[in-house]
Amino acid sequence: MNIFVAKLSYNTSEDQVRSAFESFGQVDSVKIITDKFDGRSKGYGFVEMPNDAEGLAAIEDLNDSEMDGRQIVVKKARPREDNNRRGGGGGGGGYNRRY
DNA sequence: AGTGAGCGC
Repeated sequence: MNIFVAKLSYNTSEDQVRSAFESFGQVDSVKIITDKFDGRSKGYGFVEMPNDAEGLAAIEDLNDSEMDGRQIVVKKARPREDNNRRGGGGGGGGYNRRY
């Protein structure tokens, strides 16, 4: 389960997000996105959880919750550009496409 | 730099 976390405090680190999600289930990895030029946090990141059920539970609970004194946004992450994946859409998922 | 919509290498 790929999870997208946004509106993080610029002081928030991966370990803080890791700990928060570990409270709801096993966390595979956490990635905070930082600017490539300045190297400063962009204020959002990604969390990977091996258990989809725990991931959904974490999203429902951690979304719009408080972390490091700031409200955060937690959603399902969009799949990265995958032009190697067979078409046919099958399967699982169901991400809400804007537009 | 000192902010806050948004999707990573």
